[in-house]
Amino acid sequence: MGRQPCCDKVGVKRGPWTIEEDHKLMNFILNNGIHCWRTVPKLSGLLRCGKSCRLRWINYLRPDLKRGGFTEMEEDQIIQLHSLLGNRWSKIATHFPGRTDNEIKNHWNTRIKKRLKLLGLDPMTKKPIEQMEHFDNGEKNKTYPHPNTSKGSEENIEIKSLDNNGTKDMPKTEGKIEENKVTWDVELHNYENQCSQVEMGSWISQENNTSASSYCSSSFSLDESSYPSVGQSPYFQGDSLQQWVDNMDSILSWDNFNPLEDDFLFLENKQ
DNA sequence: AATGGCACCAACCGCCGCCAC
DNA sequence: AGTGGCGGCGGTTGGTGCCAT
Repeated sequence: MGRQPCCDKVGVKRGPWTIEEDHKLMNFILNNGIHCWRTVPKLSGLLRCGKSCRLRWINYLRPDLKRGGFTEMEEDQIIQLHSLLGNRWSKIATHFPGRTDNEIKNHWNTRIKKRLKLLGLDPMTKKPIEQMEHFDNGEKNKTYPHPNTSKGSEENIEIKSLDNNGTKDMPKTEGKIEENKVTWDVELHNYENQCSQVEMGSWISQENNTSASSYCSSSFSLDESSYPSVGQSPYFQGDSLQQWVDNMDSILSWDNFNPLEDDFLFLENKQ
């Protein structure tokens, strides 16, 4: 028996979201929270499927999203995490509070891939492209230095299990993932150890400096002064990134929604 | 000014895993 | 144990804006 579609596609609106739809969705979640995505469009009066609402919320409307381009430091982190986790974008995104998996995936596909190619590295394996030729000739179990190891010895992370089929990034099934889990966990642990040596407070403040100017960069702009900055936001008042991550659930307390709502009202009046 | 190519990104599609029944 | 529904994920596509010609 085939799967039922996630929604009745007849009468379901598709394509870009309008500000009015955004407003409806935000108001609904603001007042009701998120219980069941399937019921959200019906109850909020949207002609969208639940999945579409979920995606719009996660990728665009969530109040904790960090807008703006990726810094070079973030790109480097993405590259390292990708070498450990492969195309598991949601896992990678958990290391970047305020960034979505979709955003990271898009950035990888449009920018980082090119950047690595320009550096003569294979985007999937992070190995020098010439080395890949040897690799394809049967040296599949050989270990290679991490692509960034030229910067310093402390970044020497062996990438053994990632490329067990040479060119594909990651095994697809959970079973295969389990086979490699131990090695990945070890390597992820190594990476996280390295990350923990970075002063996260300064990292956050650097992020704030580099991205604040383009806090909202998508189809419409919000006045950044009315949007809680990293420094002002209660989400960031803790001492550590981890504390911030732990507080993510408090986002649904909506303490910071009023300014955003004001922006929507402003935009509506402007139209 | 027109247009073709390219880059970027929001959104969709289809599959998978989990969970309730 | 089997089945169906739902949420989540990753791959892909289509629209839009920018830039060079």
